[in-house]
Amino acid sequence: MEIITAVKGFKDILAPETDTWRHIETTALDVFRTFGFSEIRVPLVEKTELFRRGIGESTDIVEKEMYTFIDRGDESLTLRPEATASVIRAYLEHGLPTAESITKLFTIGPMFRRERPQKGRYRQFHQIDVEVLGPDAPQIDAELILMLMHFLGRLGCEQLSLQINSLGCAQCRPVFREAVVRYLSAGKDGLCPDCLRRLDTNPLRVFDCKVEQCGEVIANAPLLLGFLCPPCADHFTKLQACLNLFSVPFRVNPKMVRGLDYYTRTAFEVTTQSSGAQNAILGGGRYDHLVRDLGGPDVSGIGFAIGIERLAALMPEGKTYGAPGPRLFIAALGDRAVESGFTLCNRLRIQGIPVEIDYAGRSLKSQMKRADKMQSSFALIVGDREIEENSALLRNMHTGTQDKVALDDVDAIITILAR
RNA sequence: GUGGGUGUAGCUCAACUGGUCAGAGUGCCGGGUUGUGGCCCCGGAGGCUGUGGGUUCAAGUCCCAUCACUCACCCCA
Repeated sequence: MEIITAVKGFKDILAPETDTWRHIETTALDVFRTFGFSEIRVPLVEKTELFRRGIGESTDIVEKEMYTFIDRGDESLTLRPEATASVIRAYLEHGLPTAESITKLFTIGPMFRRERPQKGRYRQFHQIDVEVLGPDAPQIDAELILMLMHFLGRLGCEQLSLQINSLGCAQCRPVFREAVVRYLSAGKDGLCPDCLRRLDTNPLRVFDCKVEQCGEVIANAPLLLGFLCPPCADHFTKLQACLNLFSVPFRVNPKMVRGLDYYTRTAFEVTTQSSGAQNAILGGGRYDHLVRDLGGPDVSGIGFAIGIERLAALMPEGKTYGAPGPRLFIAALGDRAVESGFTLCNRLRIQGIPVEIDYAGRSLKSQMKRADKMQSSFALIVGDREIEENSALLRNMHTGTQDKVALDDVDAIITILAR
């Protein structure tokens, strides 16, 4: 009979990778708490309408990447392709806008997009999502970025590049957009087919086209920074000043445009050289109208999402985050020894000591091999001889020395193990 | 959705132009004098060479199809 395999683009994560993930998550929890964030857990499934309104009807995500299904024959539900919309939905549903003036939330979990899988890109992938709802002071943007760079530093990730840009607001962006369309339409002949399409759908995206020819056309295109209205320009300047205050290295990339429609003003991205084509490990930005568009009050928000798969791939080589081997391995010879080994083993575990034992009745030699392979600190050898006198041999696996101990004197054993 | 690459033991990979080619390393299990790990030595289990067709006297090796995995485009974390 054939085994059933996992669905395309859906991955199992086993140790030692799970250990790395756990380390990433606990570090995030620690850092984010320090910066005043609390965790929120939101459902994996939402009404489809939430994402249509939140992410934007014309985005690729909504157009062709969502896992959408009809529940009970009438309601359209969707596996979340991102977390921001869900977090804001919860924020509104629980009355948080009026309960507090600023809300700082993070959530960690799987997202689902039905794209063709490739390196660093899966149909179920995982994100650490962080959102600040309420005020729109540039200091908020700055400390959010400061926090995430600090987080990445804590993990020991190197060779990362932070890029920031301002996408303007409802006042200044349309003017810029028009200028870009005008400029690109004039230089149409030099654009690739994809960009010609973008010209209609999302002209700003022409900026990050990888085709060389398009790059030449874009080289002299008008830049958004030149079109920023005074409030937006001021916001962006202050953000940079704050980042400089903490010596956060960043590069202003006026050609960086984020994929999602809802971003306004600050947008940022952290990329890496390694990791293949999917080099963005994190992206985020401010959104001035998303909360309102989802039926809430007119408050601003800013957030970012880190791709855990992509981040995990950048973790320092050679470091392991798994549990060390057991403190003790019990090598039991014979039925009676196995019986008392079972008792002792689980007594010690309940005392909080990691202990392993082999019930298979193998030779002492193979049990010792196993103890060694598991990197156990000690081995306890119990055979008929020892059982007769209620004793056991406690062997230090590093030094090779061993002492006779009383088999039922759990305290004495613990004392030696603790050394 | 489009294009490229790859499919041989649990894992990493061999097998020249089709002809003992079904292998190695590693891992797993066991053994190397009585009940003692790491190094070393020996042995064992484990694969209808992804699947289905075709060409041929003969196919892991060539052709077609299919599935899976993978990389890239689109897009994005």
